[in-house]
Amino acid sequence: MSQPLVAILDDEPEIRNMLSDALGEAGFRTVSFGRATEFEAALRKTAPDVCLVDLGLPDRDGLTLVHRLALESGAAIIIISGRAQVQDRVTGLELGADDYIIKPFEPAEVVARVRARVRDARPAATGGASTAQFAGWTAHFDRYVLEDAEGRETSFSHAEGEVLRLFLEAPKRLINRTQMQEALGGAAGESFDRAMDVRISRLRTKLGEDPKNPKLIKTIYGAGYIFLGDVTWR
Amino acid sequence: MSQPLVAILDDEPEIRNMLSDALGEAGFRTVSFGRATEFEAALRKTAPDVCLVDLGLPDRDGLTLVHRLALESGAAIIIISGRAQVQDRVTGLELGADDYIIKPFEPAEVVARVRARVRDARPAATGGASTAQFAGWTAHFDRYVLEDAEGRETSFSHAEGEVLRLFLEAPKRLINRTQMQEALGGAAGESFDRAMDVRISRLRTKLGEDPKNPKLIKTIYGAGYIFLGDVTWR
DNA sequence: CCGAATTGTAACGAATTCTTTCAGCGGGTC
DNA sequence: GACCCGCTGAAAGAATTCGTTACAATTCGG
Repeated sequence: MSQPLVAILDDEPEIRNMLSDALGEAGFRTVSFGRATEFEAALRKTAPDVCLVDLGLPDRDGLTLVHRLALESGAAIIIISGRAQVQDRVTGLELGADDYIIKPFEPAEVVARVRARVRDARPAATGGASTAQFAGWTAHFDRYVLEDAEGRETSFSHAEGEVLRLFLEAPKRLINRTQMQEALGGAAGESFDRAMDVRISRLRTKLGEDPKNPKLIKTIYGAGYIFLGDVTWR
Repeated sequence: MSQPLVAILDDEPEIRNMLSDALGEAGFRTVSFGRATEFEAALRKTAPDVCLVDLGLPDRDGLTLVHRLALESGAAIIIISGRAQVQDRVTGLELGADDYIIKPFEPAEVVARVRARVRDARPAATGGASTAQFAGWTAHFDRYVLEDAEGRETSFSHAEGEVLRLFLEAPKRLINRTQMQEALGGAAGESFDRAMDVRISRLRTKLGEDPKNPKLIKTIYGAGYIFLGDVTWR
């Protein structure tokens, strides 16, 4: 994955530019939005690593937005706000924000805090392990073998392994399509990439999922996929 | 994994106690140290999830310590410091700290920030409550599953989930139409938005409501909707 | 009780996603 | 080299999801 992507949501253009410039110089890609609705629409297609959200937007309650983001996107969320009360900060953080920066702010600090978020988002808890257990299955990525609860082994292919690993590295988090395309070595996915769906479909079959009611790999219409099940890396 | 462990390093006993108390009430286990040397010795035995480190300790350069911690321990690191300059914060964060709190601080904010660190260290445990019980139903928002009194599961879609969550978050309170439109990510469409009604209708069906006499989702003509039923979030 | 405003819902259709089928590719075998 | 075979993506059609439309049902003021 190339440079981390930071999404900026603020209604004041100057602030958007200031942040965008500072982050750009620091080596981040950025996208900016002035309204929550645009922002959310874009979020369906893009998958930022960090979201900088200004509270007090004109067209929506910012905290509600933060809450939804926290639950539905895997991105780190940093609130930027003019409200300096402790209570504001606490509720913001409780609702799922990862950090809270008070206006007026120094761009340098914002950059540093964004870096801190990106840094610890990277090492997914899989410290070099090559075997994962979940829902009665054991996946051996070193041998390309999937073992069921009774110890019977099936082998899986490289493509299937990529998808499975992606899911197992981010369990219980929403993964949207672009995110997945990128991770799958996908050529900057044009929207007509059914390939990914097919991979997922085949993986589901291999995991014995009931198509009508999948328990492990769920589809969130218009948003992406989410892998349920507790994963333990060995 | 029981309660997360927070290690506190500060040379002032009152601060150690204040933090320890506040975090203890919030359900964390804590260990406190007054000197960096003790702290490091103890670190070999215990593996805290979060370290609260006061800069400006008598016996060692705090930033060096932070740097080593960041490299060697998997714990999240939060700096607490009286030095309020932007530059201090930036270097602290660059050196590997995950957050930087300025003295004097409110215990409540520290707790909230510790929670935020613990939360994203463990993607498995969704920070906020994600399961709600009401009228014999159990809604699992993390799995998009609705469970009836006999334990039978149906999955609900994203759109249905949004409506349901909205109701469950504000039970026994009137929710007017505009409020709902906004919360549902709806492009604040003008009055020709039957979409919302349809969503609610479909949700009612899924909840097995009697159209003539809904028990859970009531319509207040000309005002909005109200969700009856006692909700318990888990 | 009548009419207008408001709300419910069935039916349609657009967008999105799932799955089957088919063909190309590469590796291995004879 | 000819053949077989599993892997993978493309294409196509089926199936979902969900908003819109149209109309039925309900409520309220008079």
